[in-house]
Amino acid sequence: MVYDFKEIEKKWQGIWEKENIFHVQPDQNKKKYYLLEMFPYPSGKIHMGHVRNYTIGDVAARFKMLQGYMVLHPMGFDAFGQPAENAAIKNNTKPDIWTHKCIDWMKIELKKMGFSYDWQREVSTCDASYYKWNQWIFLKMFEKGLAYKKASSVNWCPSCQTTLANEEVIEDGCWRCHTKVEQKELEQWYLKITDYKEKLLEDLQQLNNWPQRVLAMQSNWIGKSQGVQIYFRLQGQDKIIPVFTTRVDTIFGATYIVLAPEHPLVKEIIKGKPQEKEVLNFIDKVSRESKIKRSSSDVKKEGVFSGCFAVNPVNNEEVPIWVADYVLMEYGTGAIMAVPTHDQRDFLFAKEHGLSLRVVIQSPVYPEQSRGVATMQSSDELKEAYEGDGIQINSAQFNGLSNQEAKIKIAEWMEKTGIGKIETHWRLRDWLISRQRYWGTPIPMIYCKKCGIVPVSYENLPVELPQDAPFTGEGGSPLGKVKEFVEVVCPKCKENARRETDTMATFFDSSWYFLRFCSPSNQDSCFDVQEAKYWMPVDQYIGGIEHAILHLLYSRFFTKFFQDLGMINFPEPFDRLLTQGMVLKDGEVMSKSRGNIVDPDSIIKNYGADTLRLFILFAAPPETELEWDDRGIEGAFKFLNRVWRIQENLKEEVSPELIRILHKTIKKVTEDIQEFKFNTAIASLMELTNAIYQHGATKEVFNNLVLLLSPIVPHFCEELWQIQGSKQSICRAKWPEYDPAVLVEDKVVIVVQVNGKVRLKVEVPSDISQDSLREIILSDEKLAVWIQGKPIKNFVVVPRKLVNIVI
RNA sequence: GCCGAGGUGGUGGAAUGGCUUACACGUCGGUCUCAAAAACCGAUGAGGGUGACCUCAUAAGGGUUCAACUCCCUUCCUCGGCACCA
Repeated sequence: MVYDFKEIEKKWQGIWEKENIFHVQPDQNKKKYYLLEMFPYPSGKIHMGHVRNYTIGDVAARFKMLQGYMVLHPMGFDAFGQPAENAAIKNNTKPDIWTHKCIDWMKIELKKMGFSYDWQREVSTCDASYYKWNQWIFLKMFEKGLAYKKASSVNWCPSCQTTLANEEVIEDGCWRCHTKVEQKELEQWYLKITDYKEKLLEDLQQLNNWPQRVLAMQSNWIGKSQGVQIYFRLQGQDKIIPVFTTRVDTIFGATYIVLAPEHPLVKEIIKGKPQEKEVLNFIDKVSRESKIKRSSSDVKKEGVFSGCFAVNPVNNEEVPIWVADYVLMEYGTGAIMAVPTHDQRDFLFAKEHGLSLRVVIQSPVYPEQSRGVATMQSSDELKEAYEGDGIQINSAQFNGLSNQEAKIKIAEWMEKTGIGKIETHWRLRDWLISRQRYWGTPIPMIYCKKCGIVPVSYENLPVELPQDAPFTGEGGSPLGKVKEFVEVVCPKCKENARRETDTMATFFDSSWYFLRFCSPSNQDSCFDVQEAKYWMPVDQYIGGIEHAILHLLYSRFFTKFFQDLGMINFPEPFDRLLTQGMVLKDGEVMSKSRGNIVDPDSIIKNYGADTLRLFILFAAPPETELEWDDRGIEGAFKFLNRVWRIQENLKEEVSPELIRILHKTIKKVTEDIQEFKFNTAIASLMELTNAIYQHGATKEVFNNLVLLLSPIVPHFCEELWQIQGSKQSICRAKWPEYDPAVLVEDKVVIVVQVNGKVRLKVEVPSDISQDSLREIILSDEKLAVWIQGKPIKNFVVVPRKLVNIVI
């Protein structure tokens, strides 16, 4: 006999919805818990990734609910974006209609999983009531100088026909379609995220409950590097060539400098020199090489002498200027000082072209300990550059200092004497948010011939998307073709003007939705300050690792901006972060192109949502990858049926042993769910079930098992809860507590080791004294074989656990 | 190259200084049945022994410790981020 999951799941989903059981309002007398899962793009169907993400969150939310917290657990849709436009063209419909249909389908699927969302708080970013506030935030940023328009070379995806942010370019390709990204000269809107770079980096330190790898990725992305800009003078001329270095301690070993082929000074300084032609040929050659080829590290560095010299400002030495492909215009100043003794790239280049070397840092260790890197006085002995720490030599007044110390001293000295400047370089660039698409938030700006760029006034928001834009899929933004949208009067001079036709990147929408959930239908502000004060920050955020940089960085930026506006009083939006692993099939990520997708819907049909939830939590810990296994589903289903059958054989009396196991299970499950160790929580519930089969259970024990299982398989447990006579939803029950007194056992098994090897197990009273324990053990006949009368050197006792006899 | 995560049975995975392999899958055996399925009970790291048992095993090697999957050092491998970043 199999329990009727179809009926049961339908029934309870109906009751939850009818009784509005997951709706919450702030209650100052109760502790709050804001649990958020990354909201989905409404593709219309949920996939296993969603199932995993949302099941993890749902268990945590239901658990906290049973513990008596006010749990905010909202859901919404990240509904703007390109797929809707593509679908509109393909199916001859409108993005608006198509998206809303997808949202409806998706909601049905989410509800079938039994997730405990407060659907009254649902938001969709494509609704004007939401994106109005995108526009409001944008105008605020414009007001504060954080939104600006600038012409520059931007990343352009020729397939998507739109610009991309730096964060959206992955290995030279578009993050969405992988098409090779081109560079295009365009005037675009940017957000000055770089104004927050220090805080964005620094505050990573307070995110103690974020995974290390996410912190590392964010830190890498922001990319702070501290160093000194040093001014080399061009020999015989008034020109200055600034170079950037993080190793200013090696400045006395700089024996040449190198300019990137694209460096604007190159063509200037070679004019009339005998080397001019050769250098121009070289520049031309490099320019035709692809960026990828040029940046691959195994390609030999190439370069030519420019015929010019520069003066090293620390010792007035003349050094030759080279032009080489291993220096990039995009980083630093596009020029470097080369120190072949202490930089491997410079070393290889210098050896290749016969340039001179000078050691300025001496390894402090003995040669045999330094893995073949000799303590070097002479540069001739060097087989490779020494990039480690050591003592300064050949460095004038800095000789004898450790290089770390010298780094600071030299930098300070340079700044004082004006030959250099302490500088910090950042990898992070401003965020390009203009997109040449229709299905996004219109950027609320107006171009007037007279007044220039004029913001739409706040009271005229939202600037709504016109319903009937033409979709051809080519040639610029569809909004540009809608006359009624484009033509507008200038808010300042009332003359004819044009609207901005670009829309915002969708990452803008998702950078603050967690705040909107606090007061989703607020009409006066993007969020109610008091409500946000109660609910925020998000206590637990759950989502995919693919958002480790983009979404999380942008959200942190927005939060800091709102803090500066005085609307909130915390710097970080997400207290704890969990990045769940991917769902694999046959060792590969489930994807349409691989054709290895398992549709959650078919599993729900055949086994029910509870079985799917149980399997996906049991198969692996949340952070690791999960290998899909049809047999595992079968096993999860078997377990539920096994629990179901317990109710047929309930007893009046129960053994003390089972009571002890029950309390142990309560302890373990409570601790494990707290730490998101669902797989071991389920394992211990299985052990309890096995014990019930052995000992038999009373109604009370069974009810506890059901309660402990209820966050994981809620429909199943609601039904059993009701069958056992409860009148209220199990969601309104109280999470069980264990009694520490029950856990105390009067007898314990002590493992006895001889020289660290297990030789014996003895059962003794748990409060036995060490002396009598020793007596019992040493009088054991079996143990005598191992001790063989040898003298006992040590007798280690771990109370209630283990004894180790050292002979 | 730098940074981060990891490497445990046939498989997914437990154990974060104290009995390695919890729980589950798979496999094998038993009960029930005319039979099968389901269900229930049991066995299951490798090697050796008739047997009680013994030896070995947590990527490899070394160290610390009475005791190491766990801590330290060296090396290898897998995954992820950044990168001719000066």
